[in-house]
Amino acid sequence: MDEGQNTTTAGRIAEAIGERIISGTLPPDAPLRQDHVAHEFHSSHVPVREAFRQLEAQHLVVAVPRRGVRVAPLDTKSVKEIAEMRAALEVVALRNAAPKFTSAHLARIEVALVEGDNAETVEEFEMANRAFHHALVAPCAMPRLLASLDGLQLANSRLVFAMARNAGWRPRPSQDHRVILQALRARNIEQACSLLARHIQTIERLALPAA
Amino acid sequence: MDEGQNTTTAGRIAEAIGERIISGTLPPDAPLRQDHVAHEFHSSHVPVREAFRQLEAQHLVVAVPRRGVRVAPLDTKSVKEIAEMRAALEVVALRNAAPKFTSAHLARIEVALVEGDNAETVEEFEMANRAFHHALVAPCAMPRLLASLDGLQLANSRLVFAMARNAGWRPRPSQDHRVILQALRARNIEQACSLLARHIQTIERLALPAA
DNA sequence: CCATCATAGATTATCTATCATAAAAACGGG
DNA sequence: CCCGTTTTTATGATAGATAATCTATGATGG
Repeated sequence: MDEGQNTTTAGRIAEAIGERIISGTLPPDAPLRQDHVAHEFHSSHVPVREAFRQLEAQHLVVAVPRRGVRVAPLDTKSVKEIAEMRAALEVVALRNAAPKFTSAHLARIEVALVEGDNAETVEEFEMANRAFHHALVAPCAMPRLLASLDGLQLANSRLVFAMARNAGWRPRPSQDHRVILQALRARNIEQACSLLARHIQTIERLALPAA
Repeated sequence: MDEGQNTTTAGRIAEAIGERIISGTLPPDAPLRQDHVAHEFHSSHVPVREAFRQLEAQHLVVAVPRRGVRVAPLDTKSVKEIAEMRAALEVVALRNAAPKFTSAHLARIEVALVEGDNAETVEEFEMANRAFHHALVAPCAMPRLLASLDGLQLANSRLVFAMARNAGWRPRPSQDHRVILQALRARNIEQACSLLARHIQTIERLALPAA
């Protein structure tokens, strides 16, 4: 699930800070001072700066020259944006992945599905959700597309955690995932694609109930 | 057109190296040694490392830990991948941008169109092509989507320049662009979107003639 | 004799530590 | 409320240390 980029200290720092941003431990707009981070991770400021660049590329922080970086803001407009991008790209990925599906792939999708149904906490649910969507698209073997989707998934998780903190969260079975899997088992790729697109846009509507 | 990130040394280095990669001055798989780059830009290795991270995020170089970075390879599979991603995302962007079009926007699109028709070199044509597509999507006001499209445009330019070097290039008027503009003037957004998607996939077919 | 493996040296990425500079923020009179 | 000073902090330079990789040479075994 993780890329194992933790071989270098910069990667390790980026991973740790990124996790804090996604989980909400670091709130939006919080400033990140490089000397403080360097001291915390027992390193110098050079790898910290590299980690900041990585996080900037993931849109998890925003950097303004000569003023350092701060946690990226979390506004409702980006919810819609991320949902639309995810819907468009995941459909492309699924269309390319579905013809390659083996029964092992479908089994892995189902595992993620039931893990999501059995989730007790938001964290467990989000992990299973990420696994489900990842299993859907991974066989497409398009590295750049998968990297983009990874970044969008991360941003989406951040939104989910923020909403859960604000509005509470209770486990609910994801019927959407189940019907997508059914369509895939029936080899009805186009139906699965349109179900997937609608599913992703549904998450957006869940985030902005009154809009 | 450029974001003016050249306020910092790392940004300046990343911009310069990126331009060389896109233009083909730096061939695929060429190694980039940080001390060499630092010496060339009269800087230390610290901003060079940051620049490498930026280029890595743009998929212009690939970094392997403890072995430095090299120019990203250029294979035919990524041509298809980039075209599919661009087609999907530009359609989303255009669908959000088109309702906001003013006559000034349409005029800017037409300027880029005729500049493409009058282009004498690949470089001129590519610059006009980028301007055309950018003008199409910019009014959507979705920063993350626009950043993604910028990166895909860059990768696409790199492919265009590589093909031009291999197979020659001669100016040709882009009828595709004209009919897209016509559909937009007629406020037929859905037609413009499907024309745009087909246009982008056409570029892919142009890159892989026999496939 | 050739192939495979091992070891030594050179190269280079990575990181630390310290310092210098400059820009922005904070503060404090007028 | 504005202007200058101080403090903080990002940015970058430099020197050096460590470790991983690459290269090349030599040894061992078939």
